[in-house]
Amino acid sequence: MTTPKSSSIRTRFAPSPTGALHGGTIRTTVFAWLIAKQGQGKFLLRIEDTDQKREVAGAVQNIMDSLRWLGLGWDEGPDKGGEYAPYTQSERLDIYKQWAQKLYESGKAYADPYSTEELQTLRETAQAAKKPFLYRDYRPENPPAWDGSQPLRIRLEPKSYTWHDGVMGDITMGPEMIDDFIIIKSDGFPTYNFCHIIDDYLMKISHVTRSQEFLSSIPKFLAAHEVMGIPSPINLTVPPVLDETGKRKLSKRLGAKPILAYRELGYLPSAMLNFLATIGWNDGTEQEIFSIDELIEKFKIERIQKSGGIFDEQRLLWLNGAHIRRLPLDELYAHVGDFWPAEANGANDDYKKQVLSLVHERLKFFAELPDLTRFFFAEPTVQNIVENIGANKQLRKLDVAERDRLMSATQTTLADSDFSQADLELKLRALVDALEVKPGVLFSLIRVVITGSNVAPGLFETLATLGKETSLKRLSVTLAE
RNA sequence: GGCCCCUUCGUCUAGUGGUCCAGGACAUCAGGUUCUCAUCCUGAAGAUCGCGGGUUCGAACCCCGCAGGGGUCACCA
Repeated sequence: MTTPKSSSIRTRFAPSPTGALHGGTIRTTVFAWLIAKQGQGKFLLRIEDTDQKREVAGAVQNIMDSLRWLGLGWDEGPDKGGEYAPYTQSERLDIYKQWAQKLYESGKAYADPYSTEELQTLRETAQAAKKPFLYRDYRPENPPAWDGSQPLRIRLEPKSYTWHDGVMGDITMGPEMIDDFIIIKSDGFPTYNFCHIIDDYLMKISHVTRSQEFLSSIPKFLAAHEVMGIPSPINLTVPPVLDETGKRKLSKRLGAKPILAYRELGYLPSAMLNFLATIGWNDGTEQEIFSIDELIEKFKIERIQKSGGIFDEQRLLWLNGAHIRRLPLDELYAHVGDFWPAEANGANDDYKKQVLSLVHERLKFFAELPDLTRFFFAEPTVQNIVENIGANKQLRKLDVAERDRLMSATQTTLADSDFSQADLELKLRALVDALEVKPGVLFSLIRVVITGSNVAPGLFETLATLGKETSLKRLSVTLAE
């Protein structure tokens, strides 16, 4: 037994440009990408744009942007070419035509004389009788010459097929699954069913990952390979990704977010990848958090689940927080990019980094950053302070005199501080004792006054970061009642 | 309706005949650390392993049947 050369592994993502990519589609792609990376093979991007009616402007761009964001780079594709270029099907029409012509001339394909309406009637009749519709039951005995205005169908032998699916295992389907499908439409364009077979063959694809809705089409593909005299790649049927209800496949129509929406919210690609890869796959250990390299190293086709899994935003959120916490500060800072509040414009990098370090472990996604850090860049409003005092159980009980006493004592004390974290802590803890208040009261009061919020990073870090001048200025605020 | 796939805590899952009256993680709840939040730690609750038969000394794991869910039966992919 010879081990296949690792370089013979070639997988592909072959989307049709009909809209924005969402999690369901990408998960199948993640698996394909991992298989290629792990086997040191190649990952291809091929655009399947043979249905001009459904094409959506900008979809190709969205597809590429989505893949790039996630780091799912491709070795060959429409934008970068490759040995088997072109990688856009609409630019390969001649190839499909040649194959179709050859099949037609050898009698393996024939022109379909029925009108759309006639077919529709036949289909409805079958459906009314609760029977599957099979075109071959109505196959014309003497099909007309193919002049290009009729659809061209491939003639398939109805028989039973048994094959091994890398995920689903051994599958057998009967002759009722085999039917003469259209390979060239009456508009002259080839169908997916036809050209993906040709392209996968010509582009030497070794493993085809497909989502579950294609499973019952595989016998037809197998039969077509036979008729065309070419070998079939390894089929991997990946289980569906379900929406929150757990009843339906994730789909754009039913509200699935485009994957790039998560970039807009400030999710990390590594967390998204971790999340997607672990819907329907795990490595058999109790590990939950995987880096990209770990995914590549540990992924195993045999451990892909057969059952569908829900796209659980809750888990994604947790995973994202976990990935953020694992990131060194400098890397996190680079990822955060423009998610800072507008008030941070003009602030220097060192200051922003310091602020970031204070919210590092409480950040779940970057879109939270403005609310978490705004007060580091802008003075809180008096209204904010007053409202938050009112919302704080301990502080709203304080009468104005007591509040003033605590505030002025704080100002006096901090005027003497060098504003190092250690000194701030030392002085403020001493002040708590001197004033005979609970730390929770004094610290909460200071927090609200300098941040305008009841929720903020640790008080000493916050004060040290804001610095002496800013802090003292904020502490001198007059709170109108 | 035919065919195919699926079915373990709410969710993602571990589990391939005994170590499982089922383990982990998310979410939930409680407690601890603590100046708030978050992190972190501890704990609780949560699954008669879809149901019914069978095989076996013994079944979540094997066999049969059933039910439920999903997919498919396009000149869409």
